[in-house]
Amino acid sequence: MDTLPDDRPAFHDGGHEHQSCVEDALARAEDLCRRRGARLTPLRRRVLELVWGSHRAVKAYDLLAALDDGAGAAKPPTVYRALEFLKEHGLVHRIDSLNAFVGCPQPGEGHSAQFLICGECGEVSEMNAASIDRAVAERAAASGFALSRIIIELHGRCPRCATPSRGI
Amino acid sequence: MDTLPDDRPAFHDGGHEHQSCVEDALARAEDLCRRRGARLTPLRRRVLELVWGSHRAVKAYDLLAALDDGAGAAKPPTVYRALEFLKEHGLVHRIDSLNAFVGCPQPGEGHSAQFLICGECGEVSEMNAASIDRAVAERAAASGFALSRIIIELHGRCPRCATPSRGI
DNA sequence: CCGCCCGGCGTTACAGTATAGCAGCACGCA
DNA sequence: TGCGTGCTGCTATACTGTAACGCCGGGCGG
Repeated sequence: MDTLPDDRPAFHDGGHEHQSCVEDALARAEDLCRRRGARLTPLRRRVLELVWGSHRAVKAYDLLAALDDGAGAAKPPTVYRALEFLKEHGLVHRIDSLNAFVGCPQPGEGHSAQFLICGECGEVSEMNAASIDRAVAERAAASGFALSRIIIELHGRCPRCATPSRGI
Repeated sequence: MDTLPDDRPAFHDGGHEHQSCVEDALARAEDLCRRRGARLTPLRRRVLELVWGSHRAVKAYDLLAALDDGAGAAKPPTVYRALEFLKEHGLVHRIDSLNAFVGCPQPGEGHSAQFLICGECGEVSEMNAASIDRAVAERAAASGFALSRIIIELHGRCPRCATPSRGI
């Protein structure tokens, strides 16, 4: 068994240039879909863009409301279908403990994913800790359990929210 | 850091004497509530018994239907309140990825819990692998993340379902 | 004993999450 | 041209969960 190094989860400071996060994510998505022959339609692209509107997990019905361009309100299946497509291609993840969705910063790779969810600011950060996956796979195998999907969602406070800010 | 041993998850064979699982669980619950001064009312006891009706995760609305004794149908808040009480006392766990509830075999201890969920037979088994918790806590700490709750839900096939039975 | 409080339960009503199933439309292709 | 396929839109409905109010019974101080 090779020992992959663990990735570092990236939390973002309040002042980071978020527009570039969005643009990069969309560019990665365009690229991945082109390579796979999948169709990143305007609707799907828009939903992905909305999911990337923040580093927090976004609820489907909030997307629905955001899609509503003033005229006809979008209907649930519209957004759920777009999310389904994005999930299938690893462009977004669903956070089960929040019933919400978050953009995947490294789409396309069969990566392990553990989510760090800040209960204060709501930011969700994806880790890729191979060491955790190994520990899990090892224990599952020891029980004779044939593992197919690993859900790890960690709630707590992100570094910025956990550290009392100067001034308090 | 002391190195706790990992527990073994217990899967049950089809023919096990389930009635004793239920009775044991209820006895543990009675005992725990007595020690804590918490009130295991008839309703709460009945909900716990229903949750323990199988080793699968049970949906709130299925409990609701099961509570319906023919006369007046039970209403959602009834069962959700009972589940809330049982969760608070660690007598049941909620499986977020299933929107369902499962009885806890070791209530009362601040244990780590990882759930092995069989997609075939539906059985849910709780592991208590301290090694996994340690790996998770370590990585969270390395990221400066203040961990408060660890959700680990593993989907796959239980040993019985993963092993092709004689006869096929 | 009486009155009060409080926890548990019941009810109504509603909010939030998700899917089934069918119709129309655009596009590529035989 | 005609057809199939994939995307989108719609209606309708199912499923999951909570807010808010009121009743009731039991404990407890007066």
